[in-house]
Amino acid sequence: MASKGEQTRQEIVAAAKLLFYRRGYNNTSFSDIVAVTGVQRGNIYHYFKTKDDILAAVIEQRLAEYETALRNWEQEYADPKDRLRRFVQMVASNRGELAQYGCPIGTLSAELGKEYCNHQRSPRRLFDLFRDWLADQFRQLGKSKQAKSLALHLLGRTEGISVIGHVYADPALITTEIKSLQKWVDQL
Amino acid sequence: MASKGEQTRQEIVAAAKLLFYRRGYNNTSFSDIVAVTGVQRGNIYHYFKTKDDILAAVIEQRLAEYETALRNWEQEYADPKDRLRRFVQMVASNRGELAQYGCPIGTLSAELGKEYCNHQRSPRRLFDLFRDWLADQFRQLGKSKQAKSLALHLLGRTEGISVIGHVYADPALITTEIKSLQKWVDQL
DNA sequence: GTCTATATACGGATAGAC
DNA sequence: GTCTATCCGTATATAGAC
Repeated sequence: MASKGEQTRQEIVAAAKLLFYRRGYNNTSFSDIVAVTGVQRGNIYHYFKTKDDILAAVIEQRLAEYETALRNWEQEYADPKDRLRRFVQMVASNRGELAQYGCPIGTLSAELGKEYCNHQRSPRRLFDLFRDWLADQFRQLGKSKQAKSLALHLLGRTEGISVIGHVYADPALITTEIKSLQKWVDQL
Repeated sequence: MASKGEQTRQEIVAAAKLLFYRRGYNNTSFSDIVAVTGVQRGNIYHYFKTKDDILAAVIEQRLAEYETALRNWEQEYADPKDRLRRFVQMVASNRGELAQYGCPIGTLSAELGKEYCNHQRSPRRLFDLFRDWLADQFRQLGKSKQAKSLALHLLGRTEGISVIGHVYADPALITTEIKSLQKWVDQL
C-alpha cells in the first residue's frame, strides 16, 4: 500500500507525463500541473526540487512502463517474429494519439535534443530499451550480425510513420504505412 | 539591389531560421536574435509585430529555398529516378547537421504540432512541397495510382532516419540507413 | 505534508526620442 | 529606420505559516 505522500507524488508524475506529451515540456508550466492535479505549487516543490526533476521522474516512469510491456510480450509470444509483429501492432493501435501528438518518445527527443538543453541525451535510454529488445528478437531469428541495425531500421520506420501521421494529423496514413511494415516483418 | 531596411529584415530572418533550428522555436528569445544579428530589440519590432510573424517569415524562407532546390534538380536530372536519388542524397549530405539538430522540418513540426500552439499546421506546407514533388516523380515513372502514398513513404523513411540519427547523434547511422533507402529507389 | 504569499528573472511587447 | 527605456505578464523557485 502506497503512503499518502507517495500517492501524491505519483499523481504529479502522471499529470506531468500527459502534459509533457500533449503540450511539450517547455510549454508545460507548474500552473498546468496544479490545475490538473489539484496539488498546490509549494507542495509540488516538496516532492521535486526542479522542473527538470519532474522530467527525470517522467522518463523513469515511461521506462518502467515500456519494460513491463516488453516483458509481457515475451510471455505472450514465444516466436520472436510474433513479438516483432506485436511491436508494430502497438503503433497501429496508438494511431489516434500518434496522429494528434506524435510519438511520445520521438517528439520528446526532438524537443530535448536541441542545443543548450539540460536533458539532451536523457530520452536516448527509451530508444535503447526498444532497440535492445528488438535486436534480441532478430538475434533469435538467426540474424545476430545485423541484429542491431535491423532493430534501428525498424525503430526508424515506426518513427517516420509517426512523424508523417502527426504532420497530417491523419491516423489512416499510419494504418497504410504500418501495413507495409508488417509485410517487411513477414518477409524476414 | 536590396534597400537597407530589406537587408536588415533578411538578417533577422536568417538568424531566426538558424536559431529556431538549433535551439527550437520556444527556446529562442528576442535577446538571442539581438545577440546574433546586432539589431536592437525595438528595431526588430519595426519589421515584425510578433515572434509568430518571424516564424511565419522563416517558414516562407524555407519554402522558397526548397522550391528553388527542387526546380534545380528538375533541370539537372531528366530521369525522375535520378531526381529521387538526388532527394535521398540530400539527406546523406546533411547527415552532420541532422545528427546534431534533427531534421529542420521534422523537429519544427514536432514542436509546433503540440496542443494549444498557434502554428500547429504551418509546417505542413513544407511537407506538402516535398510530397507533391516526389509524387510527380513517381507519376512520371508510371506509378500514378500509388504516387502519393509512395511519396509519403519515402518522406517518412527520411524522417525516421533523421530521428534515429539525431537521438544517437551519429551521422554514420544515417549513412547506413540511407544506403538501404537508395536500394529501395533503385529497385522501383 | 499542505498551503499561501512572494522573490526573482526573463519572456514578449510597447512608447517614444532621435 | 534605429535605439533606449520600460511595461506587464508569467515562468521557476523559495520562505515560512499551519
